[in-house]
Amino acid sequence: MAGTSPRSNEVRKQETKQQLLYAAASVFQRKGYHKALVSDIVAEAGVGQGTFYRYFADKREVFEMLMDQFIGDLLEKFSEMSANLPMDVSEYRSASVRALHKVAETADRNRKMALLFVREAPTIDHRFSEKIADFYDQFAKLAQFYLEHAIKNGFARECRPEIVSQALLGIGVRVVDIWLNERLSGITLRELIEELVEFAFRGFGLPSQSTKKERV
Amino acid sequence: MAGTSPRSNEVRKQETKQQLLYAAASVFQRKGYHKALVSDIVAEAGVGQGTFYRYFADKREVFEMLMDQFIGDLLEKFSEMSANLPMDVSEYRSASVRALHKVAETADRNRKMALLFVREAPTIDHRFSEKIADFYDQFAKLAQFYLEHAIKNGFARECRPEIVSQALLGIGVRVVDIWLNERLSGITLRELIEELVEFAFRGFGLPSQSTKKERV
Amino acid sequence: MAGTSPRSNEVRKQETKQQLLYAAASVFQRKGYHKALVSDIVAEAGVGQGTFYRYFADKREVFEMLMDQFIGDLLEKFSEMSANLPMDVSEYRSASVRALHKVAETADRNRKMALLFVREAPTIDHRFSEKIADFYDQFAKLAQFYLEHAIKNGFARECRPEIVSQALLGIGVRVVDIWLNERLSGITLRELIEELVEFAFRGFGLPSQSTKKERV
Amino acid sequence: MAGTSPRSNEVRKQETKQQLLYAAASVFQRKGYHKALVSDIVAEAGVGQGTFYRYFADKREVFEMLMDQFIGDLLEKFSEMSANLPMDVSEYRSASVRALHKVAETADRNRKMALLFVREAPTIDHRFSEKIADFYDQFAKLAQFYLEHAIKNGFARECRPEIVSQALLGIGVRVVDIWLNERLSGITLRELIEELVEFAFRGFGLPSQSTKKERV
DNA sequence: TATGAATGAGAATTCATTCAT
DNA sequence: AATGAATGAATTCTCATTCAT
Repeated sequence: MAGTSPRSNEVRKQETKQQLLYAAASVFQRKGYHKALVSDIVAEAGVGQGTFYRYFADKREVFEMLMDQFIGDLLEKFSEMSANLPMDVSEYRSASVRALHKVAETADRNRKMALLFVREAPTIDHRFSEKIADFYDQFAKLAQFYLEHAIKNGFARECRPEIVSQALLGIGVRVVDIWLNERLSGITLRELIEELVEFAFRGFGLPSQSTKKERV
Repeated sequence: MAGTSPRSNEVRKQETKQQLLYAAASVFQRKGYHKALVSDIVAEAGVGQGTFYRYFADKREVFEMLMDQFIGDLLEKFSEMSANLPMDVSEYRSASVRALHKVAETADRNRKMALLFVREAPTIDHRFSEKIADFYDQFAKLAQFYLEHAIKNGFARECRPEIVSQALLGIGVRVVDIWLNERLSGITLRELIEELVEFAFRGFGLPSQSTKKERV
Repeated sequence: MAGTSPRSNEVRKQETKQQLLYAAASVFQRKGYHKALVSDIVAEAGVGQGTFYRYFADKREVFEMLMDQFIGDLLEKFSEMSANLPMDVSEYRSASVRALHKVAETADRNRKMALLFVREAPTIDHRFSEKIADFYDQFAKLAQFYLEHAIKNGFARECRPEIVSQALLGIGVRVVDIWLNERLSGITLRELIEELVEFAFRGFGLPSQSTKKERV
Repeated sequence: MAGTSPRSNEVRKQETKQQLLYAAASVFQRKGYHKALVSDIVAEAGVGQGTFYRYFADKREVFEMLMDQFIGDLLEKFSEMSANLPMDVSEYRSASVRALHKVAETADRNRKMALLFVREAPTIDHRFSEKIADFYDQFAKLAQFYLEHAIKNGFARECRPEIVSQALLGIGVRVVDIWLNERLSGITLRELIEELVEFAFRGFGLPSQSTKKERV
């Protein structure tokens, strides 16, 4: 009857879709993927049950959209780091500290979303576990790129960057995990990061003693 | 006097329960917790639907039993390590290598079970995610214990063991992950471990250069 | 603006619910509560299995709704009797006859429902047996109220109304029972009621003879 | 091996059957017929699941045996009353009081069994509801027999005994019901029975006033 | 286009009954 | 004869998806 302009119609559709995405994110965070019901999502979005299926094929698809969006945002945030590379050891070090702070802050800001994807995605199907693995790989690649740059410029010792970068990723993942789950009480984020960067540069061995088996 | 010999009955029961546990493990590995059906499990075990419920209250319970068993076995394997502690740096180093080999082998042997628990457990309910977190904590504690021993005996530099042990755990988890998922092609387990132990002892920084902290 | 007219939707819902209630009543009457299946009810209502659960939590709840409705209707029918109380003995007598007729007619019209509730309810759970007991109590209270009125106005002899009213209720229940089960052949309802009212007023003893109590 | 004599074998069988009957009675009383499980019964009897089926075809049969036994015992108790009939009004009255006491005591002693059968039997199947109806009829017949005797001998006024006896049965049933369910607080059994016998003989009407419609 | 009532396939669970020992 | 482990038919209940309005 009331002929709404085609433009505002398009706008409204996008709004509805956004509402559904927000609602889905909220429900997934609260109940987890497997226990989340389509009826929960539409209730939270304040739209009808059928409306959901105008925008998404099923629960899986809405989860995938959220995840793609989240991963895209995250990687974008870190891609800029490749732009200006550190020029000496101390720059390298402070860049590392900054990077970890950034990861922690980002994780903190998207706390529940991060946990959601890291936890739930691998249990949905193979496609999603691949996606998460790819996501980790991208970070590993980024770390490897930095490490190679450092070695080439003499800021880091000779090592196998494809392995050490995985170790660095492992440290990063673990830190985010304990940070998000608040399992390390009495330690500030600053302390945590300082200590970890120290560890990454020096290990825990004694600096004077050579520890390389072959050398001994 | 009357009835079946109680012994053979008890044996039969244990056999049936084992069949069900094996079948459940197999189905969980194949389909994941959420898609696994009780009917899949009984079909695989070759017993009737009702038999399942003589032994387990529901799918959740059989998963929990498998998980408890698995975690118990695993921790037992590593608890013996606390018995004879390394006496010098080289012993410490080779003990680390041996430990990682052991982890990798154990993980390899129980490949799918490990993946299953680490992946699925956190998505079932709070109880399970606590269980997994505790499991990680136990390993972190073990690492911390070793590290403290090393510091006290002068094999390792002064550091905050509660943080560094988490980093070591992160490295371990990551290694197991990529090893199980075969995402690091062209590298032998031996190489991987050697490189990681080297990294843990020395970091990736240049040995001659002192680190920021000490400069300040 | 958008969507189905809310009115017609509401109407449709009420219709579906009524269909289910009718079907449930019919199935309960035919098979009894314990043998009635939800699948019987939906089959009789001509709706899908899931539809049942949109309106009722389970079989128990639909039974309770039917019972509450029935008891409510019944008590309402008799509550009006309290309005104009009889002014003399003959009015009192004819009011009693009318009341019994009303009970019998109501029971007759709702024959199977009455039997259903009186029979099945006490065997479902404590809540239902309480409900039936309360229902009886309400009728006993009504009888007691009348009896006290009669005593106060000199239409009835001095007696303990809380006991005699229970006796009257017992007579009423028994009459309904045999009437519904057609166990008293060759007797009209009119005869039955006349005789019972006569009995209630006079007992079966000889009018001239005084009773034991008064002799002593 | 140990050749027990065939006699003691027979005895043991009877003992087992009795244990099962006792257990069944106990379980039925506690949970009601419909919620009672065969597994409850065998657990309470302390015998194996299969043993139940050596003695009874199913749950229904064990219930029927208990019920037949109970009704048989009960009717036997009252059948002796037919032997010496009262010779005058006062004997008749005291016999009535004694009879009601007997009913109340018997009901009290077999409290739960009585409730069980009266409640559950009508909801099992037609056969059982017939049985309960017959049981009531037998009591009605007994009452009618007494009443006819009283009329013939001039202890009671002319009336239709087949109707009045049903009223008396109704009073009896109601009394047992409220007595068993303790819904009449502050009244002793003696008072209750005195009042009811008084009511049965005199009704609640005024003795002087004639209440018979036809007479007015 | 949006709605939400209706659907029914599918999953969990129970428990009377059987039968090998 | 007694046992109790095993059975699976039968039932309840859930929830993603459809579709008439």
